[in-house]
Order: sequence, then C-alpha cells, then structure tokens
Amino acid sequence: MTKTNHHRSCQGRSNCNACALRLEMVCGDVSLEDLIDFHAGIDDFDFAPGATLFAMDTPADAVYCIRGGAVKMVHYEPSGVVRIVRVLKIGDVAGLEATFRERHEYSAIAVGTVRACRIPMPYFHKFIESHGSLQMRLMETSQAALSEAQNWLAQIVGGNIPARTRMARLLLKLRTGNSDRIIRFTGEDMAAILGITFETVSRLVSEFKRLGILQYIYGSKNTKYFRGDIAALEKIAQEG
Amino acid sequence: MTKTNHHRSCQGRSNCNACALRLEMVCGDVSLEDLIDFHAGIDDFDFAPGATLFAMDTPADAVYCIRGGAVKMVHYEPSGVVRIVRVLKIGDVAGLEATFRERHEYSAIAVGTVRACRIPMPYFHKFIESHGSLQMRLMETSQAALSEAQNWLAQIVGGNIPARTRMARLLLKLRTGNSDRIIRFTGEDMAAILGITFETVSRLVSEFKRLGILQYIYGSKNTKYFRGDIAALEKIAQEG
DNA sequence: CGTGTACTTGAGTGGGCTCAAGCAGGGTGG
DNA sequence: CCACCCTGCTTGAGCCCACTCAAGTACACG
Repeated sequence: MTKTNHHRSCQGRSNCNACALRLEMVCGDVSLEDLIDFHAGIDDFDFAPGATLFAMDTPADAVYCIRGGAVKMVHYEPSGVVRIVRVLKIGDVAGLEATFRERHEYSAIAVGTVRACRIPMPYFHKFIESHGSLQMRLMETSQAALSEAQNWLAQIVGGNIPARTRMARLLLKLRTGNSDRIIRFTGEDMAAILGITFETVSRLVSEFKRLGILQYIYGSKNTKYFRGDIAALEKIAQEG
Repeated sequence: MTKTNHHRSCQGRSNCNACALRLEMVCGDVSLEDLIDFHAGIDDFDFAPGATLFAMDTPADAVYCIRGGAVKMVHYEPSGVVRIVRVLKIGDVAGLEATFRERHEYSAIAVGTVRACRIPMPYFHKFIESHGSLQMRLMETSQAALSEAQNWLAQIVGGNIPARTRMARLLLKLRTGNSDRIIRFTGEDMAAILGITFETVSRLVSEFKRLGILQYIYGSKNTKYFRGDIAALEKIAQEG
C-alpha cells in the first residue's frame, strides 16, 4: 500500500471552480465572504493509484469532490467477497451518502491518480444549511447517484443476462464523455463490479480484443484507457 | 389487468399525517395556510394488487407517498428481462428520482393492496422550493434510497454469492419492522429481484419450508406474508 | 536479474438455467 | 354445485455458462 498523498491547502477560488464550486455556480446568492470562509477549511489532495480516500465503517467526517481521475466505492463482505457498487468520475461527490450518517458504508478508493478536494463535514453541513439553492443542487446530485445505482442494478449486475452483454454495457458506462476512450479498470475491479470472476473478465476482454472492438491505449499518470468500438459494443450490449 | 382504483380527494390534514406530512412534521415553519393550499391538489388512492402507480418512460407528473402496502420499482428490458430495482414500504416516496427528470425510469407497481397519496409535480416543486427544512428532509430521504439501492447491489443481487444466501438476505430485508413477519412476493417477483429464475426461487422456498424456517401466514386484503425464523435466516445470510 | 502484479489460457466441475409436465387454489360462469 | 380456466407453485432431467484450480506469460520496477 504505497499511498503517498501529496497535500496542500486550497489557495483560492480558482482552484475550486472545477469541483466544489460546480455545485454553487448555479446559485447566484453566495457571497464572496462566504466563499473565503468556506475555503478556509478545504484541502486539495492528490491520491496515488489504490489510495483510500476514506474507509468503510470509519467516521464520516468529510466529503470529497472529485476533480480528476476515477474513484470506486467498494464494499467488503466478512466472507472476503468484494463488490464495487458505484464508480465516481470528475465532478462527482464522494461520501455524500454519509451526510446524515455516522459512518461510511463503503470505502472510496482511487483508480489511477485522483485529485480531490476534501470538505470537512461540519463545513459542509453549515454551508448547505445556509444556502437554499445549493440544497436543491445537492438533491439533484443525490438523485442522480440513486438513478445511477438503480441503473447498475437493472443493467450491469447479476442475473439472467450473460456476462458478455453486461461487460459490453459496463465498458459503455465507463467511457469518458462521448468519446471512444474508456477508463480501464483492472480485471479484478471489473469482476467486482459485474459480480463474476476475474478469469471470466480476462476471457471476455481477450475476446473483444480479438474481435478488434477493444484495444489498449495510455493516458497520463498511471491512468490507463481502452479505445473501444462504440457501435460494436452497443450491439453486444443489446443482446438479451 | 383489473385495476379498479378507488379514488377520493384528500379531506384534510388528518389524512396525511401518515404520509406526506411525515416529511414536514419535523419542520416547524410550515403555516396552516400552506398546508391547506398544499392539500388542495392532493388525492388519496387505493391501488389493487398489480396496479400501476406510474409506468416506465411516461412523463413524471407526480410523486406518491406510500401509506400502506408495498410497491415494487420495475425495469423492463427490450429483451423481455424484468428486474426489480427497489421495494418501497410504508412512508417511502415513489417517483422521487424523477423530481428533476422528464420521465420515470421505472414502473411503480403495487404488491398487494396499496394506499398512496398522489402529489402533482408542480405542487411538489413549489412546496420544496419554499420550505428549507423540507429540502433537508428530502435530501435525507433521497440518500437513504441511494443507500438502500447500493446495499442491494452489494448484498442481494448477483455474483459469486450463492442464490441460497441471497434469498435469505432478501427475506430479512422484506420483514416488516423487527418482527418475524415477512412481506410475501410471488416467485416471479423474487426472481426479478435476485436475478435468478422463479424455478430456483421455488426450490429455495421449498427447502426453507422443509427446514421449518419459513411458513405461510396471511395478512389482510390480498397482502400475504411469511413467518420466518429470523435467527436461522441470519445464519444462512452470512454464508459466503 | 529477480520479484511482484496483472493478465492469459486450459481442463474439469457444478450451480443455476431450460424445458417440460403436473398440481393446487381461487375465481367465474353456466 | 361443478367444470373450467388462470395464475402461481412444484418437481424432475439434462445441459451450459461461469466458477475453480492450476500452470504459465508479459511487463514494470527496484
């Protein structure tokens, strides 16, 4: 576990325009003093691949706004079974589920290098309580997350649907924006998402590569990507 | 589809204490006029077993507060595969996910007889915009739903975990309160939740009955129940 | 150059699916 | 009241997809 977390304090608004402030930019009623006050307690972190933002069953004392990279939300069963319940990308907020809870129900773990702003829970609470339109924004965020989770339930995970189909659906969900660039998880991670073994994942990825609809490319700083044939993947994803 | 929905207008506050008002009771700042105004557009419904509160892909023009019975949120794939992504019980709000969306992503279908208050979306929006503490309550509700959905992902659905174990976990989740009374879904419904076939469900239920840890009992008005040996179920639920 | 991590590939097994036949209960109509 | 149907449940036999176990490869890093 080499988790060398670079760490520095938030310098000013410019740093946050891409993350926490995304949530407020819609709200015109946030004054400059509020912002400076708000920023005082916020830190800007770099997380190494595999680093833990926060761990399951630990006190929920902060939320994190993801500014770069991807984060997996992981659940560990006593039996050793590992399940990834959601993947956060740029602009998402990790730990939001714990706003009204004592402890985190899941671990948040960096996939590749991650940049994130840490917002201590007391600040977060104070801030949302005092800004009405921010609450609306957060409700929206929260419901988008719910929607996403239910979508996984219906389409990605489990059941009567063959692993091949679900793999294609997962790959489509993991692409960045509308490009053909797909965030590349390890075989074990994909297994934990789909609820299958990593051997099966490997066989499927091999098959897709053999068919020419998937290939390796590289991004910056340990974050790896696939390049995928979106049309072909969508076709496979529709197979019942 | 025999969906004879009894229907009558909401008479006053007393009717709503159990549902919509649950959300506000915490907020002291709601005036009486607000309430009367609010209630004007609300209707109180009875839904027969199998009746549809709202259907997937239809315009999201209302939310429903569940006052009695249980509601399943269902996703239909083009291929015909059916998946239940969540089950709502008394006090839950159906359609909340669509507060900021055009259309419902899932159908809400009554399991047994259901009583629910229909709140038109415009009313709902107007009301939450004007009452700050209600927004906080709703955020909490929304996050609880997210938590529940993720819990299903991690524990109930799919994967390396044997169907027997997941069935036990599902039964534990479906019990009412802390009693040993368990809401009884049809085999097909349980199959749609667990992502297995109804034949397998039948075999498992038979086995549990044979072991004496599950038996049929009856509730009122078409809503049926199991009585379960909670301790035994919890033991099975822990098997990895 | 050795070590660790991730991936690949094969052979054999098994849990859950498929297909199929039959049963139970509860309405409904003659 | 019974015959009929319809929905939901039961149970069996055979098969296949994905799991398990296992051996081996590719590559990064110190």
